Amino acid sequence: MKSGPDIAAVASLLGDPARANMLTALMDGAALTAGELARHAGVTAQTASSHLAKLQAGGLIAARKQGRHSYFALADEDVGSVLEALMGLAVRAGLGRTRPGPKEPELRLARVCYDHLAGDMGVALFDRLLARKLIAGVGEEIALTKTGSAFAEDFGVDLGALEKAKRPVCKACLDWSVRRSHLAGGLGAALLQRFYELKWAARVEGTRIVSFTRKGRAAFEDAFA
Amino acid sequence: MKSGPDIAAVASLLGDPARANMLTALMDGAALTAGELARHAGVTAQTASSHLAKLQAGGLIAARKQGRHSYFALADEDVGSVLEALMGLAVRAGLGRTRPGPKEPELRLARVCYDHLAGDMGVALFDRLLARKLIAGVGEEIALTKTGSAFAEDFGVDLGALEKAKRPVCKACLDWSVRRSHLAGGLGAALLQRFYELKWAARVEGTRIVSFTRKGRAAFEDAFA
DNA sequence: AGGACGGTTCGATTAGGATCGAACTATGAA
DNA sequence: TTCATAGTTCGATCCTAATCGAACCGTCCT
Repeated sequence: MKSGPDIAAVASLLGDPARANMLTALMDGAALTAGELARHAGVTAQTASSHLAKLQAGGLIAARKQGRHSYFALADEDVGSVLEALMGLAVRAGLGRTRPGPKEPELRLARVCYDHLAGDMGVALFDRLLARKLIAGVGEEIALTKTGSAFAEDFGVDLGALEKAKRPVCKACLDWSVRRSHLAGGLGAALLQRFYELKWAARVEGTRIVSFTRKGRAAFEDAFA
Repeated sequence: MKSGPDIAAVASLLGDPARANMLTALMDGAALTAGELARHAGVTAQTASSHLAKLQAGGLIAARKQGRHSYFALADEDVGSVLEALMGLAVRAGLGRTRPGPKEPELRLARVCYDHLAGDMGVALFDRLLARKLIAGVGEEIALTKTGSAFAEDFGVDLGALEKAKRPVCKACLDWSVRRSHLAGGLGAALLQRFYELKWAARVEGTRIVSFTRKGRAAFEDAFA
C-alpha cells in the first residue's frame, strides 16, 4: 500500500501558493533575498522565513548568508525541471502564462562590483572559467586549477603578488542583477584591471557601468569562449 | 508575483497523502476501481470519492464507468513522469517514507513506469540505444535515427502504428531511483511489450516489479550490448 | 557607541480541507 | 419485485498549517 518515496511530503511543499510563488521566482537559477521572496509571495517577512525554512529542510532550496542578507536559490536544476513539468500539467487544466522583461540594460550587461566585473558578462566570465576547468570548487570555495594558473599568468596576471596578499585569490560573489555567482577576489579584480589595460573596456564616468568596446567584446568572447 | 501557470494548484493535489497513494497505485498504468483506490489510500469510500473527483477536475486522472464500477487511470504518461520526478526529489531529501523492504532491490532493478521500463535496466536500455546511435536528441526531445528505426522494426516493433498514434514515439522520462533518463513514449511501451511477448520478462502480480528470466536477461544484454 | 534594517523565533489566531456518518442513486442479481 | 453492492452527495467535526504581531538577534552605517 505505501511503496516508494514520499511524494506527498515534497509535493505539499510545492502545494502552498506562497511557496510556489517563491520557487517560480527562483526558476531562472538566480538567488534572491528573503525579503524579495516575501514580496514575490505576497506575505510578510515572518511567514516567508517560515516557508523558506521548510523548503530548505525539504532540500528544495539552498541558503547562503552574505552580510545581513540571506540569499536563497533552487537547490539543484532537478528542482527546476520538476517545476517546469508541473507547469506543464497546470497549463492543461488552467491558467496561462506571462513573462516580465528586463530593465537598465547597460547596468545589467556589465558593471563593477566593488572592483571586479559583475552583470551578465561577469556571470558569463565565471561560467566559462568553470566550464573550461580553469577554476573549480563548490559553493564559495573556489580555486584556480593548474591549467587555470597557467592561463592567468599567460593573460598577464601576476599570481605571485595575488597570493602574497591577504585577500583571497578566488571568491564567488552574488550578482544583484543576474543573481548568480560571478568571480570576485584578487583574481576577479586583476582580470578586470587587465581588461582596462587591454582597452577592452572602460568605466563610464559617474556610474558603475563598464562599457566594452566592440573589439573588446569580441576579444573577450574569443579569450573565454 | 503572478507569473506562470498555477503550479500550487496541481501540486497541492499531489500533496495530500491519500491522493498521493492513489496516484502511486496507478503508476503501473493499470486502471483501478474507486474501492481499490480507497483501500490503497487507507481511507473510506466517501473520502476516496471526494479525492478522485478533485484529481479528475485537475486533469490528473481519467475516469471511465463500466457497469456499477468506476475505473480510474492516470490521465496520461506525463502525469507518470511528474510522479517519478517527484520521487527523485523525495529520495534525495531523505524523505523516503518506506523502510527498504525486501522488494526494494527488485524495484530498483526493473519496474514499470506507466507502461514502459524503468529502473536500472530501463536506464541501461536508454543508455545503450543512445550509445549505439539508435536514438538521438537533447533533453526530452528524442527521435529514432535511421538505423534505430531499422533496428526497432527488426526487433518486432510496428513503427507505422506508433507514428499514427498521437502519442510521441520517443520521450525521456526521469527515473527516481537512478536519477537518470529512461525511454518513455510509444516506443518505450512497445519495447516492454515485446519483452513480455518474447518471455524475457513478466510483471509480478500486485507490484510494479518487472521480473526478467535468466535467459531474458541474457537476451536483453545481447540485443542491446 | 548609537540607530536602522534584514532576518528569524515565538505565540495566538484562524481558515481550509480531510475525514467520516448517514442518506441517496444506480447497477446487477435473485 | 426485492436485495445487495459500488459509488456519490451532504453535513458536521476536527486538525493541520498558514498567517501575522511582537520581540529578538545580527549586520551594516554614521
